[in-house]
Amino acid sequence: MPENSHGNRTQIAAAKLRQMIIAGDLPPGQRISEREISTHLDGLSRTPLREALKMLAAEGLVCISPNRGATVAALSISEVEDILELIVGLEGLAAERACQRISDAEISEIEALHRLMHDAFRDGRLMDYFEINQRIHQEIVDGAGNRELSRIYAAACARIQRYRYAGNRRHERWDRAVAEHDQIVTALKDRDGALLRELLRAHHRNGWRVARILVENELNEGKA
Amino acid sequence: MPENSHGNRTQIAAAKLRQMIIAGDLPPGQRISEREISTHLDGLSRTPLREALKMLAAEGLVCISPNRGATVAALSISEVEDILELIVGLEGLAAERACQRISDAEISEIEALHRLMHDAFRDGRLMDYFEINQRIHQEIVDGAGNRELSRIYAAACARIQRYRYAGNRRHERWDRAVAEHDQIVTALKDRDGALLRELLRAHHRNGWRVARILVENELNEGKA
DNA sequence: ACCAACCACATTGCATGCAATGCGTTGACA
DNA sequence: TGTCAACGCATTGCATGCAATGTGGTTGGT
Repeated sequence: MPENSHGNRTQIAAAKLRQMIIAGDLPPGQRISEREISTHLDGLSRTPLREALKMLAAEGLVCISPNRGATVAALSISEVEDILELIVGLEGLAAERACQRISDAEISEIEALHRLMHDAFRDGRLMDYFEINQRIHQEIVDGAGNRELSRIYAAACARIQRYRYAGNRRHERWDRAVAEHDQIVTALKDRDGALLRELLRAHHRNGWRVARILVENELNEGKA
Repeated sequence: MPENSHGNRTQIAAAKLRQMIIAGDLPPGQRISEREISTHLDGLSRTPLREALKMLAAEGLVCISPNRGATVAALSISEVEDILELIVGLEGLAAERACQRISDAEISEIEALHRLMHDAFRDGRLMDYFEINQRIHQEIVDGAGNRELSRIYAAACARIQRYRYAGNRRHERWDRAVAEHDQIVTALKDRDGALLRELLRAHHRNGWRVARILVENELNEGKA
């Protein structure tokens, strides 16, 4: 039983499309023609595909215009910044709860991820680094023990992931980000919620300062 | 052009179902049979209805089990509390931003709502009171000027609205809540973000302390 | 030469029909 | 009498066909 047979065709289609959008295979603004996409997804019919699109629209990943079809959600700089502000806020809330409630075992798991991230950094495996980095943040949020918070945080991250990582072929700021993560893990181990909160806020602010320029360039190229 | 022809039948069905769930016309755990519900919704076919259900599932308002159909999402006490904690957190984030960014005109609008709420209180119009109350909170959040925050806040409120207001036939705590709202509006006028945040937190905590008992009774009755 | 109305094509929106899955019931056997 | 298996019904899952809407191109007029 392949892992993908998890659930019905609607769920599979939604998962595949979600992944393609998050990874950037389908760029923002890209039209999603029902018939065209259906041929790329095992030739499944339009009905489950439409259901999947409606779900992704509710998640904010695609935009559906009545009688005009679906497109991959294209966010403006300020919309990305709004979502990023939300993410920082959610992480801040989670950080303080996490420092009170997280177990030593969970902290160990995060430390293990942290070491994996260091390895990926040392070996120059950029995509692995990004993925582990994201997982660390998610696990810190999960540490707050609030499933709804975790869900919303994950959904918000998915919406802007492409904007934060897409153009980052070069590892500008990479060493700096790793150093910040060292501090973050230390603050978590010390269970210093207020400090953790501020470190996370600064970490995201610094990261966006770099990514923003790439996104701006990309948007300008799109116009030109 | 009737106001309901806003959008296509999927959107209309979603809006109606959403309203029915939030208002409690469809109680938590209620099975939503596609064919049965379709007859209650102008006899529209199952296809747009299914699309609407998928959207509501993505919003967390309904729960879909593969091959077993949809039910109105039934939340446990702790799930309601998780969402409430999230709401309090989001309001707190919004409160500090709102105190920096909100315009005097928006404050005036909130004050006007506040007076309407007082009127509803004086005249004993409970449902009007609830609705205006909710709108005040939403407008405070909107005052932060972050659309994504506003959207997520609204969605979270929708998920637990029924649990907070459903059983409140009697107006326990009503006068107390109005007094708290007076303080809240004052803090907003003074643009005291930290105070506003704490007032909102206390307001929700006090409100839930009462509503929780009603929800617990309801859940126990359901078992018995 | 430019603009506007019209027509044909492509795409989405929706209804219906059939296949597949789950559930309740009945009947037989231990 | 209790339990398990097989059958039938009801419901969901999906594909397809038709109607409605939007789009682009062409033609006719000014």
